[in-house]
Amino acid sequence: MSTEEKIIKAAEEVFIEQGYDGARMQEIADRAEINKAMLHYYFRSKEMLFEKIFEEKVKVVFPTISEQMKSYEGFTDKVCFFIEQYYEILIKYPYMPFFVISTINRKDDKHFIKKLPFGFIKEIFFESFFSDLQSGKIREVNPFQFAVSVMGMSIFPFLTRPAMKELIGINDEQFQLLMQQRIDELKNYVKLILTPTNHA
Amino acid sequence: MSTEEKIIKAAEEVFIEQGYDGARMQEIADRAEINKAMLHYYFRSKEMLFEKIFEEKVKVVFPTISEQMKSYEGFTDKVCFFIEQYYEILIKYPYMPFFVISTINRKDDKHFIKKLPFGFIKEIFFESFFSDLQSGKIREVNPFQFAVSVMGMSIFPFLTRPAMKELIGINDEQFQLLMQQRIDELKNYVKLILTPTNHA
DNA sequence: TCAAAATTTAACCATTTGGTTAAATCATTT
DNA sequence: AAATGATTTAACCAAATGGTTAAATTTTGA
Repeated sequence: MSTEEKIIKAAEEVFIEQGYDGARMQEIADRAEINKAMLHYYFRSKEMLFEKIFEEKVKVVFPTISEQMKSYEGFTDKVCFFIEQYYEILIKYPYMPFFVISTINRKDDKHFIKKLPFGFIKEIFFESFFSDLQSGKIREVNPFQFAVSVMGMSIFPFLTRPAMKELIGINDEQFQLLMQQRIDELKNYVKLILTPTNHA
Repeated sequence: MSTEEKIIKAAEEVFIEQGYDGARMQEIADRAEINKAMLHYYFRSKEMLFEKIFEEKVKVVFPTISEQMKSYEGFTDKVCFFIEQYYEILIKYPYMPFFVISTINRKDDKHFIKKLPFGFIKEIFFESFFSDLQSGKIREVNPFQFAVSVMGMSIFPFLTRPAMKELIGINDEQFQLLMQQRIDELKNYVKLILTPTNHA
């Protein structure tokens, strides 16, 4: 493993665990088992190192989904597939939601927000929505509010993971299992919301 | 306004804006227009000052709901009422969700989690659930997953507020309006999920 | 009224922080 | 092998940080 890779791995860990303000350059150096000066040699400053990590992590997490999405025709199927695929990522990187949320909530630094690939959300949640609506395949909901809801239902438990672990007394393994079970539950909710009432 | 009140007000602002690690005692002192030594005179340390703020804020936000809740009989009505009431609070304190989430995600400090009044959630989401389920008034969903979903749908947009403001180009006022509209949308989702299918 | 207690101030302190520098070591090429 | 460039180290630095102290001022109560 090259020095640069060691730094990135250590920086990922520390930034994710401690947040930007909580992270210490010395700790990153220690975990990478290198001299602190090396951090600045490879990535001029703390800010630039963070930027690197953020960009990389976001790139990994977001756009992996939209590829196969296109093979699904109906809006409901698309959303269900999104949940399924997204949970695969979330279960693998359960700390990512908090990392992203706390970054975009950082004061005076709106430029991180602009790095989020939100095109893919539009793609998922607006593409086949209107055609399915017109053809009566789905119920008339507000597509924006619906999108926020699906993302909220999906992501929220990962933001409250420490609390859930503590309060209902579960470990990482059990949490993972709960989230696995959650997939079908959420897909069911989506179907119940979107399936039009039968006016027979 | 007493010195103590001035400190608390300033500390609230700074901790909420900057987070625990980002907050500076000097900035709190400046905003309160007092000497930095006063902070330590009134609240021995940064940690204890934070604790005070956290406790107070949590107390304000959480338990205000459950009072009137009891007057609602059915589970669906209870949940809808919860959403309505909770949004009143959220719209008033839109920064609270991130404040709480980032606190409970702080490493090595699980004791903040224990201060969250989670009894009231059980009260809301489990109380009339089973009786309504048995009498066939609601569909069979997993009550835990459902509770997490309702909270997720409700809270999530407030966690992504900076991103929403930036990405869809709205200001605080417009955000507030969107959230106001969201109430009915969410209540509708809840009804669609919980109302049993008519097997006539 | 006057002493004791509470409050406020300014100067100070030790430690930690992100960052720098210049020398040393290692690798590469000629 | 010598020179060149990349990498690594140790020592260092200025600024910022949370916290302290002792004196000064104000408030209180007997």
